[in-house]
This record gives sequence, C-alpha cells and structure tokens, in this order.
Amino acid sequence: MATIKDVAARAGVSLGTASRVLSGSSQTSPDSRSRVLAAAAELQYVANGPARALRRARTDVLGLLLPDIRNPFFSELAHAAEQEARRLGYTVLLANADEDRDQEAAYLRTFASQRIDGLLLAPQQGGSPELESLHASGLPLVLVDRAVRGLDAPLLSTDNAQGVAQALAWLQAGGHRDVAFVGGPAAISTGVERRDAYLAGRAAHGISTDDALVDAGDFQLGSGTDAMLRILDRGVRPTAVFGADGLMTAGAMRALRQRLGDEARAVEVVSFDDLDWFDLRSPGISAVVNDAAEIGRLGVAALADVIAGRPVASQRIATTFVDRRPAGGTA
Amino acid sequence: MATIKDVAARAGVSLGTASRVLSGSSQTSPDSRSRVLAAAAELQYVANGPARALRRARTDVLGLLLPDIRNPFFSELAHAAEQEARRLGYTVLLANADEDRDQEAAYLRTFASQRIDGLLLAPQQGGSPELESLHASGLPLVLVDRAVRGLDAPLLSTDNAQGVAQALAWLQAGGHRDVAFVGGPAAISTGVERRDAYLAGRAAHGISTDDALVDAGDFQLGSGTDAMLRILDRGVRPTAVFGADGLMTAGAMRALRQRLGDEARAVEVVSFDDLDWFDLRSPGISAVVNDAAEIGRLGVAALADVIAGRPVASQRIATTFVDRRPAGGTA
DNA sequence: TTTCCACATGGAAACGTTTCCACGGATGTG
DNA sequence: CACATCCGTGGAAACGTTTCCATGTGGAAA
Repeated sequence: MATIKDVAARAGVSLGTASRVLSGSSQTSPDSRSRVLAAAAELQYVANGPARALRRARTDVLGLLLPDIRNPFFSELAHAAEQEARRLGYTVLLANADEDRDQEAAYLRTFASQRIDGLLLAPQQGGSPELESLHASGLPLVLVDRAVRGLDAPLLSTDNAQGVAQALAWLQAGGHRDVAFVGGPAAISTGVERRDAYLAGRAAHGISTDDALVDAGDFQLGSGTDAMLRILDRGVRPTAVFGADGLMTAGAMRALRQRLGDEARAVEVVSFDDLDWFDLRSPGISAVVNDAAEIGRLGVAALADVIAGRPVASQRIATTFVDRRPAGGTA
Repeated sequence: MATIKDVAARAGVSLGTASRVLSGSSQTSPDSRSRVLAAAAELQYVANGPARALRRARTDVLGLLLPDIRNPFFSELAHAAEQEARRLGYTVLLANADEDRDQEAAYLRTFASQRIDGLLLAPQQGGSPELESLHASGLPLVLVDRAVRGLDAPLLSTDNAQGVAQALAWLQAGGHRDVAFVGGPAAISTGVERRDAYLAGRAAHGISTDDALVDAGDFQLGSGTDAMLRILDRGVRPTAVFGADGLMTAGAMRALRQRLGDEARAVEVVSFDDLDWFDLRSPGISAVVNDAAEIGRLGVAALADVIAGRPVASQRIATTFVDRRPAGGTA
C-alpha cells in the first residue's frame, strides 16, 4: 500500500509538499500540485486514516449509539442522522446497544478509544459510569429521544405530552371509555412522560381510570404482546388500545388476535409512532407521528454545533397525528 | 487526556513495560503489573485507538455496507452481524448506501482510508471501480445477499430458487391462475434470480404466463406500489400477488387497496421475506422466510476466516415457508 | 539597483502506540 | 563453583501523517 512518501518520491517533491497538496491545507505551486496529484493517482494512494487522526487529534467520525436498530423509529433516525453527518463531512460509526446497559457501556468504551469527535446517543435507563466519564472528559455529546437524569447535555426529543394529548383527543372523539394503555419502561424518560401524560389526561377525556387497563413493556414487540395479554387476562374488555410505541402497538394487536380472534378487528387502535404498514391493515391504525428523521437530522446538526463550540439548546420536536378511523366512526 | 507515558511515569516503570502490561502482549512481573494497572485506573487511561492502529497496522474494525438500513431484512442482518462481530472482538462500522451507487463508492473510499480489517458488503448493481480496487488491494471481502458479476469473493446468499419454488407450490395449492408478480431490479442478482425462477416455474404450477401480470420495482416500498398499479392498470385482475421482497409486497398491498378498496382482501398475498406484522393482517400474508440473521452471522464468521487466511466457500442459505392461508383455503 | 516581503519548499519534530534489541540479574544445570 | 538459559525491563525505532520552522527564490516597492 502506497504511502505519502512514495507519492512524494514519484512526484519529485518533498514529503511536506506532498502532504500540503493532498490535504489542501496550504498554498502550493500549480506545478508541484499537478505532479503530486498525478503520482497519487498512479499509485492509487489512499491516505492512512489512523495516522492522520493521530497527528491531527481528530477523526471526523461521529458515534451514533442506539438502543435498537430494528425498531423502525431508530433505523429511520439513524438513516437521517447519517445523511446529515455525511453532508457535514463526518462519517458515522453506528452501534446498537440492544436495550442492554452492559452493551451500551462496552460501546462507550470503544468510542472513547476510537477518539470519535462527538457522540449522538439515545441512552439506556439511568446512565452509567462510562457515560459520566465520557461526558466529564469533554467529549461533545448530544442526546436524542431520551433524557438521562443528572446529565447536562442537549436533548432532542419528541413532545410526548403533545402526542399523548392528540391521541387522547382522538380516543374521546371515538367515544371510548375502556381504553387499554400499553406503556413503556418506567426507567426510560419517554416511557415515563407518555405514561404520565396519559394517566393525567385520561379522566378529562372521559376515559376510565381503572388501572387494570394499564400495563407496560420495554418498547420491543414481544413485550407489547405480553402486556396486552396481562391486561386482557384481568377480565377487562377494552374498546380501544393505545400503545406507547409502534412496535408495542403491533405486539398488542397480536395479543388481541390471540385472545379475541376475528373480534379483535372491532378494537380501535392508536399508536405513538406511525409505522409504514399501519394504513394497510383494516381498519387502519391511527397514530401520533413522531418525526424520527427530523430528530436525527437536528441531532447531528446540534452535535456539529457543540463540536464547533457554538451554543446549543435542547429542543422538543412537535408531533402530528394521522386519523385512520373509517368514515362514520365507531363509538 | 492521559497517555501511556503518563501511566508509565506514575507507575514508575518504562513506557515499554506499561505497554506490555496494558496490551497483555508479553510477560510482566506481578509487581509492575499491579502498579501499572493502578496507575491506569487512577488516570482514567483510555488507549488511543488511532495510534495503536497505526503501529499495529490493523484496526479490529469491520465495515458493513448495506443498501438500505430501513429495510427490515437488512436491519436484522446488521443486528446479527454486529453481535457476531462483537463476539469475535471486532467493532462494526455500519454504513448505508441508500441503494445509490455514488454513496456506496464514497463509503468504500472512507472504509479504505479508515483501514478497516475487512468488509461485509451487500453491493449495488454492477460493482464500481472503487470496489474493484479495494478488492484488488487485498482487503478481506465477503458479499452478503447479492452477487457482483466478475468479482471473485465469497458470497452468502439466500437460496432464491428454493424460496420461489416454495411460493409457487403454495400458489398452486391455492388454485391460482392469475398471479401478479412484483419483481426486483434486473440489475441486482437477487432480483434476477427470483424473477427467473418465477418465470421458469410458473407454467408448471398452473399459473398464467401472461406477462401483463409481471412488473418490477427496486426493493423499496413505494416501488412496489407503483409496480402493482401498473399491473392493475393493464386491466388484468389477479387473484394472488407474489412480491419479491417484504417491502415491495407491502407496497403492492397498498396499490391493491387503492384500486380495489375492501375487495383487496380477497386477493391472496405471498412475500419473499417475512415481516413482523404479516401475521397481523387478516387474512394473513404467507411468506418465504429469508433468514437475515443467519446470513449476517455467517457472513461475519466467513469474513473472520478470510482475515485469518482460512479458506472460505460461498454458501446458499435455505429458506423456510410460513403458510398463513386461513383454514379451508381460497381457490 | 537595493531592500523587503510573500510564498513555495525541504527538513524535522511530533502525535501515542507497539515491538525489537540488548542488557542484567536470577535461576537452574553440569 | 562456573556456565548457559531464561525472563523481565529500559531504551529506541517505527508506523504515516501534519505542521512548524528555516531557507531560498521570485517579484514588487522604494
């Protein structure tokens, strides 16, 4: 593999000059410039990233650490973040914590060792010593989707209260009293915020406050099934279901079908997060639209600001709502 | 940020000894060992990855370049690949080509510059100069899911012919004659293989050979809708649809609903790729199960073998089939 | 013509590791 | 007791860049 030294030799210039041409950092004569470029092309020169990173003390790499890449919300977020990072000249190192604190900690160590320029993180519950020390070390850090108690970093998150209010209004318009709520983990900020907003708002929207109708999962599909089964097995018979994320809503539908068979279709469904296929089922599934792409984009932009030393504020992203109730309603 | 030099000084040993302790490469006395470890802990020493990579000429990083991370097939593959890589001591650098050749080429350059130890690639159509030269440079390379003409690298892919045969058998059992086929791109090997197997096998399974029933997309959801709309607008009226991947199948269903409304439910659907929610729709969507996780796992294992210089052979992964036709059939 | 400045260049230091080499002391064998 | 061996260590080179500093050459200004 050719080094810059080989390129310099072939071009008949010094190593320093070759570097100046190749990195474009400083003025060079048109003559040496063209000779170096030609030599580099002939030798198929590719700069050695680690060497460059070592010397410049930056890598132009951003870390993106997500809880679950198979969750469409996060894969969409990752996609948008990557596009934006690319636009800003960064490469993204994507890692998947699998909703597991140890794995998150392990990746944080890896990132620290790789000397990434900044980290975009959708954290696990409660932080970790690794996260503390990474932040304490001054690594530019931006949180997305979820907050960490006691960690002072900019956060880009959904306006959960707004989204829940939209869902509640929709439930009320449908005349529902017995609504099953499949919430998220009590240890994750989005779980808490959505649950609290729901519990606080339900009475005002004419919804039963019977807590037998409420259960929770961990934002993964199977847990939504389990939670809904627990609810149904308490003997209640909801006329609508509200899931705190897209995957758990899907899981809850599976539970409904298991217990109620074809009658499951009579139960109206609303989800926090809109998935691709929610319009394909009949009747359609209404949803709070949680703009993952926007969060990813803004997150990377904010991270770039932090890296550049510009001030950055936390931000709530507004939700919209898509009503897929068949004309005529249910009630 | 503390360096190994600081650690050595604090422990009262030479730089070389500190390195030997920290990297565990060579014997050290218990005494210096404990002193170095203590010093490292006190200083919160984190090894500088780029420096290490520069010196050792390896990074312990694998590249994973996928066409579309939002496609559940690939996000599942990525997840499994990452787990396996982690198990083998590698970090994964994940990148998303977005079904775009230029972006793929750009990432290949980035990977080359980062000096990754190996690349797991689900390529775009027809390769690229960047891919050629990367492979020519001796970078360990394993392909997943898709082949590249003229590129001699191990390939782990689905047994597309088998999967199509399973779908054909199912269609025949359902008594279908007019079957719409939404194929993949003619430039991608999986697209070609599935289409060829279907076209070659349909007559023997009692399926119409009218090519008005056949169209193609690009493996993304919207393209499935478009293809299906084209088919329907030719005036044919299929009793079943076969989609060449999960997303396009979903897209085709959207088209059916647009054109046929509630009667769309009478059209039976079978998909190459099983998605999470195919059992939730009624009637259920039958599917060829394409084991993305297995491909990801085996791909990384194969890549590790290539890196270690062990011989590696291409491999076809068998498909299974899940029949979700309601008892009693349709015919 | 002389002085000065700008600018392109060559050489060398520096980034933080790993690893080679040589040395010294302790251990074991004859 | 003498010699060979082994093992842990210190010192230094090397990895491939970027960047600082000094030098020389050109042209512009006086």
